[in-house]
Amino acid sequence: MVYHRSMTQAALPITPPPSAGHHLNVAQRAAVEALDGPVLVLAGAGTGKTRVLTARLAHLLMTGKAVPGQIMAVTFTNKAAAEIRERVGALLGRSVEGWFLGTFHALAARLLRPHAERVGLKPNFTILGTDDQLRLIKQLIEAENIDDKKFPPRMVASVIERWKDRGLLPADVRNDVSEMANGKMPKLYAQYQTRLQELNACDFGDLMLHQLTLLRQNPDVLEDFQRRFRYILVDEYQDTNVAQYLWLRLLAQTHRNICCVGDEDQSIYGWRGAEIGNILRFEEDFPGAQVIRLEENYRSTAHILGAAAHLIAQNTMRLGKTLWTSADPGDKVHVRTLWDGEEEARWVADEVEALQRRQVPLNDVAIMVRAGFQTRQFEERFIQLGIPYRVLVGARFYERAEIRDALAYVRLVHAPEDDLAFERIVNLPKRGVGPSALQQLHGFARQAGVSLSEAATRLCETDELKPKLRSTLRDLMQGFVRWRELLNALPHAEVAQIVLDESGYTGMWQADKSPEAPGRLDNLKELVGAMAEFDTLPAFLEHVSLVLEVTDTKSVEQVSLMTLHGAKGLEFDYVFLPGWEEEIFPSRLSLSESGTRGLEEERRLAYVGITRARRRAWISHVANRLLHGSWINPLPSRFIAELPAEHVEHHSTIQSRGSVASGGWERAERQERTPPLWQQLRAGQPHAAPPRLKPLEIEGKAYEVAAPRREGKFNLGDRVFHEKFGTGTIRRIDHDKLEIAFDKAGVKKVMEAFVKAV
DNA sequence: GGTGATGAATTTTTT
DNA sequence: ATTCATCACC
Repeated sequence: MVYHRSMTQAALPITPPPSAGHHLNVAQRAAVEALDGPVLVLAGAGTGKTRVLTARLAHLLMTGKAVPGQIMAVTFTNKAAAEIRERVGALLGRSVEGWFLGTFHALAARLLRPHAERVGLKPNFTILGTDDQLRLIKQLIEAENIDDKKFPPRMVASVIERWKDRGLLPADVRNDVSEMANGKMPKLYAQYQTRLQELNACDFGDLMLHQLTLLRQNPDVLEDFQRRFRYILVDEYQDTNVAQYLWLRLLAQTHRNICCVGDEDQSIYGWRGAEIGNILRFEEDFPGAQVIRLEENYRSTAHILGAAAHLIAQNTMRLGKTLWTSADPGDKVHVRTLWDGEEEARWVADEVEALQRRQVPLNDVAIMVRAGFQTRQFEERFIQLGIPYRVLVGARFYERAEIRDALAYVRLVHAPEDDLAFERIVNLPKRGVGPSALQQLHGFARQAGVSLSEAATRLCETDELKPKLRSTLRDLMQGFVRWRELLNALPHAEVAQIVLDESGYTGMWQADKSPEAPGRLDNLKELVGAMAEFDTLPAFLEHVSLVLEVTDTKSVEQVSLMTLHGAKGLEFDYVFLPGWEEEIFPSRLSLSESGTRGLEEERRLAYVGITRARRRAWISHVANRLLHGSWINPLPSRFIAELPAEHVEHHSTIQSRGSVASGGWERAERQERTPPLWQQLRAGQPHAAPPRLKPLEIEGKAYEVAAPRREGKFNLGDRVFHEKFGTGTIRRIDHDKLEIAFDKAGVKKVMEAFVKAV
């Protein structure tokens, strides 16, 4: 890399960056060298964002513009932070210490601890995971006598989370008179915050929220932070929420050296509070900002890029970039129409095998779906054919029950006053400490103003408890006392193992005969192993609350299956994008959102999907989809129609199904006076949401809302044959869609083209 | 207060 | 299909 030559410490070894082989282009160089003042780097997909980001940090350090302690670099995931750490280290030939590189949450926690008292917490506050959070909320809901069926904890939690995302404190939402939970949401929120404070705990959202409170109410701290962070770098800026944006703005006010890197076209987390407006408004928020566009793409072929660019150009909420490449045009994006999901899975698997025969490593192949449930049919097919695969983003390690349980034990050893941990494990394994016993403990604890542990210990010294319960609790509490002492004598990982064994928790899983049990025991081992890698127990606990443990990355050759969300930031030579059908992708829920916001986010998702592909992308949709147990005839996704003809190649396997055909799909198309909607869409004409004509039920008999406009080949009551469902009788006709009562398969909706008269 | 029938809803996920 | 809530009924 060019600027290595300007390095002053010539003695440092120069390690080439991972993607060495070309120099920084003009825009990249500008982004690296524009150190002062606000800078927005609009980094299109595959334009070398991480290269720029790391080069910029290295440049900052090498030019002596800042010492590590003056640099803040914020990311969203630990993975991104780790990659930056590693690559900057490689550029400099040494690892950087003492800078503020990490996720929003990790940095917020780190900067909050020393000042925790100012927001009503002790410096050793715990960071709650989702399950603790939900348990807490559930308790509050019950206490409020709100029907937790109508207002499940999950829903309440998400309302509170969205408020926190927007930087709103309970006082700010007091007057929120939405009908949610009988208007009790603001009250619940306030109570939740109070409980957290009592527990000396905070949730993820609080980390940002407390930062805002801290900085707003303590000018001395604000000034300290503002002065300290001479250079601020933000990754994935399009994903920031309002609270994060406000925090950054506060921090950047003195030096105004803030560089935000992002891509509005890849903003796909609006549903969890990300505010695309942040990136769109950057120039207003930071007057005099430089905007640098990275538009040269080094990842994909020209056809892939052309398809993606044309698609995303149809969004209105964007600043606009035009990706280009000097690479070969490559293959056009393939769009394929298939009969049903099964055939789609077969076809994908066949293509994968074809790639395999061409010596393509399976690690270079990925299948990206809109929603998790869509991976199943591909998994089934891969299993059948023995194609190795992995599903990215399963249940995350740290969220698994056994891990949370074990952590609760460890937390309770570490901090006896951790009531949430106490509740979780007091009857796990079953010890006969049921709800009534717990209630008794709660009552005493509240009255005496002590923790549940303390309450249990004290109650055991009285005759308040039933003898059996008393001896159980006494044993347990004495166990914790002993384990705590052990902590002084043994490494914490060993203590943890002892705790799990002696408490009977390990035994519980050993006795469990279910097929998952061995895996859970393995996970526990892994957890203890992970603990050993930390110097102190608190350090480990902070780690598990903020860092997800990704225990995969086996180097085995496998096809990757993932959701489009999970695919962001990844790239593969060959990418399959199945299930491009209306109501599935774009998803029904996003379509039901008012305005174009939801739809544009879906379109960005489509854009993300296509731009993951380096060499080739396949998009597919089916004519018949088994969704939630019934067959539907989805229309092709509108995004297919939005692809530019010159970069796309359409195929349909349907007409090739000779036996079905007898003219089949092809003839149905020819005969249509007006082409089917999906054909119109494909032609790129303006379109409205596809009208779905629903037959009216009048006195139990079906009538057409819109009279059949053409004489179809069939009439009501005709007997027909369908290759998949067998023979049946036509019950209803809606244009070219028939509802048929099959003799064996029940009532199904099918396309006219796929049945023939008996 | 339990039981069974009926109807409605079913994404995306890091910290 | 499956889950989950609601409602009528016992």
